Amino acid sequence: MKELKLNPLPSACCTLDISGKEQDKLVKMFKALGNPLRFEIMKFLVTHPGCITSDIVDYLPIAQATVSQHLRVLREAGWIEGTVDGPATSYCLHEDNITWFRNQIKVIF
Amino acid sequence: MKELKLNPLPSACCTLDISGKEQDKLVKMFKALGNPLRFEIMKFLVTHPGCITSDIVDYLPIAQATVSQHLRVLREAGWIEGTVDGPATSYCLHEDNITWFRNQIKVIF
DNA sequence: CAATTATATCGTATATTTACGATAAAGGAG
DNA sequence: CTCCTTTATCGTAAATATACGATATAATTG
Repeated sequence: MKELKLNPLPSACCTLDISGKEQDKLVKMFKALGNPLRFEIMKFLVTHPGCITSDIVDYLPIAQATVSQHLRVLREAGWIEGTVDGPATSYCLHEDNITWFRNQIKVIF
Repeated sequence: MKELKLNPLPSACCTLDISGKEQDKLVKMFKALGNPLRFEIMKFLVTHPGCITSDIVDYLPIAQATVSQHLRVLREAGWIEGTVDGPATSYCLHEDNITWFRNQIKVIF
C-alpha cells in the first residue's frame, strides 16, 4: 500500500486541539475573565481566600448589586465557589476548575 | 532586628501575579477569545495558516462583514496578524503574542 | 419579636457587542 | 478603462452586558 504524502502543515505555535463541551467551557471561562473588574475580583481572592461579598464590595468602586452579579458570572464559569456562612457568603477560588483550566491551556497552547 | 512573622496565606492554586498594562493586555486577549466564533476562527487558522478572509467566510455561517469585524477584534487583541496580499488579506496566528500569552499563563496560573 | 447585617435578585437604564446589508476602496483580469 | 474579486468600513438593528437602586430573603443580635 502506497503511503499518501500529505502536505505537512508548518508547525503552528499552538494546537487549539479542543472541541465540544470542553471548548464551550473553556470559552466561557475566557469570557468571564475577559472583564477588568472580574479579573480584579479573582486577584483579590488569591490574597483574601474565604472573604465575603462585602469585603469585595469595600475593595471595588462599584455597587453591591454589581459585585454580586460579577460573582455570579465567575461562579457560573467555574472560577470561584461560594459557601453560605451564616448570613454571609464566603468565596474561594475553585481549585479543581482552575487546575482543569491550567491543564487545558498546557495542551492547546 | 526582630523579624515580623506575617500570617502566611494558605498557598493558593494560582498567583494571578500581574498588573498594569500587562494585565490589561491579558484581559483583552481573554475577552477576544471568550467568543465561540472567534475561538473557531483561531482554530481554523491553526490548520489553515495564511488563509484569506473569504476562506473563513466560507467556513463560518456568518456574513462577510461580521467575519471581518471578528478578525479585527482578534487582531487588536494580538492573537492574529493580517498581511495585505493583492486584493486579499492573509491571516496568521501572531506567534510572538501567543508566546507571550503562554508565558504569562505559566507565571500566573 | 424587632432591628441589624449580608447578600441575592428584580426591574431598569445605558453601553457594548454582535450581526447584517450596503457601500467604498484597492488590486488584478480582460 | 471596465469588470470582477476581495475586504474593510459605515450605518443600523437586535441582543447582551454592565451598572444601579430598590427590595426580598435569611441569619444573627438585642
